[in-house]
Amino acid sequence: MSKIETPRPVRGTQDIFGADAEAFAFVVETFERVRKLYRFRRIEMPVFEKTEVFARSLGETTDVVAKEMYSFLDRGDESLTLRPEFTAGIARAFITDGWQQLAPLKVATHGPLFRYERPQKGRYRQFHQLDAEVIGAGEPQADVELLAMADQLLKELGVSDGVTLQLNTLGDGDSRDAWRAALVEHFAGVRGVLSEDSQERLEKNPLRILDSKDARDKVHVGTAPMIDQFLSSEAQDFFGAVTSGLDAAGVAWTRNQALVRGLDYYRHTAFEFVTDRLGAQGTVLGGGRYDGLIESLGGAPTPAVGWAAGIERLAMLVGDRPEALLDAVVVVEDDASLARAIAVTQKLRLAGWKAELFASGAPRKRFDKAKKVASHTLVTFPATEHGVTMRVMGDGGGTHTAIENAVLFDK
RNA sequence: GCGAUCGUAGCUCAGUUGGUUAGAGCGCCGGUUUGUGGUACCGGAGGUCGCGGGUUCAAGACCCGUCGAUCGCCCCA
Repeated sequence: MSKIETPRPVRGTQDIFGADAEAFAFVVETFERVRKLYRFRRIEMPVFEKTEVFARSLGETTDVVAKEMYSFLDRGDESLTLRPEFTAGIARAFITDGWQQLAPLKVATHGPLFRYERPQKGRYRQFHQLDAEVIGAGEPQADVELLAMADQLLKELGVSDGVTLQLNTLGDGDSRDAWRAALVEHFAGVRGVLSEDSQERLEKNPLRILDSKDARDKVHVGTAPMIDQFLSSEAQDFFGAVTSGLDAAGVAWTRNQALVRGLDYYRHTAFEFVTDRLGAQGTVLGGGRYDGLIESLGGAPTPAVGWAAGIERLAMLVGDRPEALLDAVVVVEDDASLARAIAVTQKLRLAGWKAELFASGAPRKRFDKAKKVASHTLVTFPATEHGVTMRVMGDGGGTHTAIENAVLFDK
């Protein structure tokens, strides 16, 4: 017989189990609870879309589109792509499903996303995000509410210590274009002394030079023109309304004039919740306003704001979460008691208690195995001079008493 | 795409300047223990040391290649 080669997992995918899986679930459950407090309505979205949905909305020259998409031809020779982010698909649905009539619409979802990247700490090829969007709302109040929800989420996850909200504005389209031109002029003047990466960025994405980590660039970032010089008065008013709204809501923030977003569709508000506890991947939640996106997909001009948060990154900040303490462990050491044990276990579960039955493997080992499981009570069927009886051991607490009454006295 | 570090049992790891038959804990299997609990006891199975080549009397250890993982750059959640 030839040896069977076990297929290896795909690079950048993860099999999540135990404490990690509990932390992951805690993040999702907390998000589901908090989004309801703000009446963000749950949506379910397809995991793949026609490639143009992403190619057109993210910007052809962005890394995500240029080299990170999982695209393939289906049997009808149509180019499809596993979603690298949520926003573009939601914008498409807003147009194709007639959600305009529901505007302003607050929606939330979560699930897997796919990017062909080199995996490292807090970064995977299949990763998972929480996502929240407000579509059809042009007022700064929408930005404020969205950020307030993000802030509350992080607090309820218990990870807000050491996480700061960095806030910037990219202005409206005209402001952004003027700023961009000024930046190109500024950096082109010192082109020769910039890092190789930044010389490239000068062509592709000059805004990105602002948050370069290279010392050669940082010197010239300090003297670069800032967005504030180019903001129209409307854009200034808008940003002012966002910041004063955040202050009113009690959401702490700091201005980061170098904060830009990687994707083309962002306008006005841009923000990131950042931590220094995750190595190179400091951004835990990021987003901003994308007023031009829906129009670029062929819809009516529609203002919108949104954010996404990495579930894995949040789960790492949350840390280990213990698996739930059981209410009862039922152990059968003599198979003659098996039917009785099944009945008792099922009765406990139907009554809403978390219970596990140990009735397999070597009978003599079962008790020790069952003992090791964290539980309020342990139910056994020892043989006595009165025949086989049922015994409930426990921690003496309320659950113990209640289970004892239910199981022994049928109360 | 680029760089650094690391690959020893199912898992976490030890293994000295290269030197007999490669170890531990946990887990698994068998036996003892019939226990009002969160490490009881004894025994056993399980490894072509990631893979391929090279150096050497001798390689888990050194060299080259390759695959994989981790962390970083780019980019991003």
